[in-house]
Amino acid sequence: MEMGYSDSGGQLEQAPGPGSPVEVKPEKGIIGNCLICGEPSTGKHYGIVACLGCKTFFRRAVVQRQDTVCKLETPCEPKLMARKACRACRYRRCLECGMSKEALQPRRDLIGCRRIRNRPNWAVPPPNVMTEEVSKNALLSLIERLTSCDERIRNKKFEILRSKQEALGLANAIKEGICKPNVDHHSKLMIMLASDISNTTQTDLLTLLEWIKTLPVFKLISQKDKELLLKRFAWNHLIIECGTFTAAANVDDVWLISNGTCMPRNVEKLPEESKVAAPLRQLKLMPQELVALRIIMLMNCGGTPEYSGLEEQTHKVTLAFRDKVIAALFAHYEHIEYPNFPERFGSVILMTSGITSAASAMLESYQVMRLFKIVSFDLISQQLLFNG
Amino acid sequence: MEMGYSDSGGQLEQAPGPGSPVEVKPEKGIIGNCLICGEPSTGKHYGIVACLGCKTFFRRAVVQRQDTVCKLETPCEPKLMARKACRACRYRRCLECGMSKEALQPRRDLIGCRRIRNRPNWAVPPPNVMTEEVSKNALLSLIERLTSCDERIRNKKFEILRSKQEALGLANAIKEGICKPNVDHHSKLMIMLASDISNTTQTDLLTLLEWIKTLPVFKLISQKDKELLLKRFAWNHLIIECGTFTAAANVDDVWLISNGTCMPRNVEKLPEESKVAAPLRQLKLMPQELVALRIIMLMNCGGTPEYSGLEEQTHKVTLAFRDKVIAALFAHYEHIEYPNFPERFGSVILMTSGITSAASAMLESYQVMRLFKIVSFDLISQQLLFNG
DNA sequence: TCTTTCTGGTCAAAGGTCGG
DNA sequence: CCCGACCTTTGACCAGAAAG
Repeated sequence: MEMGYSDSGGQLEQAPGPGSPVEVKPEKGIIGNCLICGEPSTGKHYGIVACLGCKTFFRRAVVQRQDTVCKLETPCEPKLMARKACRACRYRRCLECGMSKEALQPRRDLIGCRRIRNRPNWAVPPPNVMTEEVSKNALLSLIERLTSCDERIRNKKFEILRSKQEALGLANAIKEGICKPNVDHHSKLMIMLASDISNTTQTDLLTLLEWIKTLPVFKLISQKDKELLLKRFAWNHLIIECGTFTAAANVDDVWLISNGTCMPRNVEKLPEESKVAAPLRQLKLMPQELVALRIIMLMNCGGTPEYSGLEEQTHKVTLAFRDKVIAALFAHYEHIEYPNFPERFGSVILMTSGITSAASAMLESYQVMRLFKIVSFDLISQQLLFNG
Repeated sequence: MEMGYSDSGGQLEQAPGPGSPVEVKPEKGIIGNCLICGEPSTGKHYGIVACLGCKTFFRRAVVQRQDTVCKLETPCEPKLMARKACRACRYRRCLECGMSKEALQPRRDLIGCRRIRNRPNWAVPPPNVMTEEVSKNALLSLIERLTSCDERIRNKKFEILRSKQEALGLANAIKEGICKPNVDHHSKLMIMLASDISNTTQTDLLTLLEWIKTLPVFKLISQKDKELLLKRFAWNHLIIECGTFTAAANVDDVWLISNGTCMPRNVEKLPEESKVAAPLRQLKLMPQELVALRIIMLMNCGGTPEYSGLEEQTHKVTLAFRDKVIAALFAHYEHIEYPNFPERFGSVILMTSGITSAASAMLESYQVMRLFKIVSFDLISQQLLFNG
């Protein structure tokens, strides 16, 4: 905010006009931008980098619990304008960004509430609650860790791809119709896409390899089973990546691959896989859901070891991890007080079937392109995708 | 905000009326005179010392800018009587005195602060424990009702089929190897199965029709959409029915159809659809989960009406019912204190993808049998399964 | 002990409300 | 309608407590 008149009461206070020199901020102490609303922030509050406004807002919201539900039918979108959203949604965003209620202390001026060294006695937890609290926290930090890994790697991927093209710029161009598929330059588009497809596919797969290395369970799995799981997941990975990218670009009726080019398989009919983008866009998967969905699909290896073709050990370990991630996602839902999260979770999981069928459609169309030498794939793609 | 009246409404400590004994008050809080109109002021507003009236006037003038020009030939003289001047001139005086438009903040949310007219009972009738309890019970009875309907109809189906064969008896026979498929009587088996397949398929589909009639939402859906949903679900229905039956029979390595005969598509390789039985057996779906799974798959119609091909109304209604059933299943889990039910629910939902792919495999193999006239299907099967 | 970092509290000054 | 007294909400600043 650009006020701050309060202190200046004594001084001459030269009414800060439009072009006032006062706003020359030497950014004293600014350590970054508020995760919640984007304003400059001078420090961390309740666990995350946040501005003073969001800090105070959060404290008040927790202390005097009120307005817990948004009164709009379509909840406000606090992501870009947290400070203008309604209180319920702003509070929800605080939680989503990771502010922790546990960091709130009881009233300061009550005697006996001081922390003794290293031991917050203001949260003297009964032993049973303690363990439950601990496991909740462990789950929360698990999902946070997984999410940040996933985002870090994905950002890196876009960094790599940007060296070739400005992804969003091209996406916008498409939106404005420059690249809109039509009969006239259909074949031209395909030629243009040939290199794009093999390029982004390779980048996506390398990203996949890098990502699974960050999953601790994968260290417990034999090389053979690793390959099996990877091959099983690779197409789904491509669909999820392209799907979220397409959904984020918010364009209709085209299917974007990660560098922003569009891929119409034919003119009159959109490819099957573009259908998955609509649910993705509508659900607006939060990062935690996205990573959970990916892990669930990667680790979903049927009912029994015999049928999944995996070793007993692998089977047990992956299923256990999958269950843990599901539990972690639920802990996250509860933490951010997401309303009706069972239904939400159901919708998220149900995306798997759409993704699977989109993946087979993609396999089919890529297979054709490969056989007819329209696109040539590198070694890693051959191995992971075409059973090469 | 709907609270905060307590202090003002409780004791009317302020509002000193004209005849109040404290009329000569030193006016606590008065810090000077309004620069604009000369009235006493309690603080600074928009950069200058101003009274409440000028403050609110200025905000409104900026927000809804109107009356920007004075209608008098000789402009009013707002210096001495700002409050009596026309709006244009009063606004001009505000600016001349140094009020700054930049001090205006973006609109706050209207929703969170709106009060209904006439000062509602600020003990807002809350969603208290009672209603929550009621809705829990409503959900529990919903899932119970659905479950018993489902079971009743399925029992009836077996009753019908028993008139032909003793289903479980034959299943046992298979377990003991009498009917185990091998090369020698492969063709004999197929011939035997031809009538079985068409027969049980028909029975299963009639059962399906009877079942969906028990779902109240289906009354709200147009005939066209009903057919669409049914056709979409029919194969999945067959898989679920056969799958649970096979799983219950607890035999390995065969795929049973509902009358207890086994259906090996070829000898050396088991049909794709038999893979779904293993997860079903391992999960041991409880009846509530089974019916919830069926409804979820029946009502799962993608993200948007455009993509699902359904009418807007249908789309909304089915999704709402699906969500309600999910909530009901969760209520059931909580009711029976099932441990780790989120993971359990995840596993149940994840069966959808196995069922879907088994369904396409089944479609393929039945299609072959139909084309080569190995099996002839009745009218209803033709319509629901083969787009006839 | 001194500094850093984060806590809760404060209050001037925003915005909204609803009889007049 | 507009006006403005009155109310709630906001956030920059402050002092104090833990941690280093």
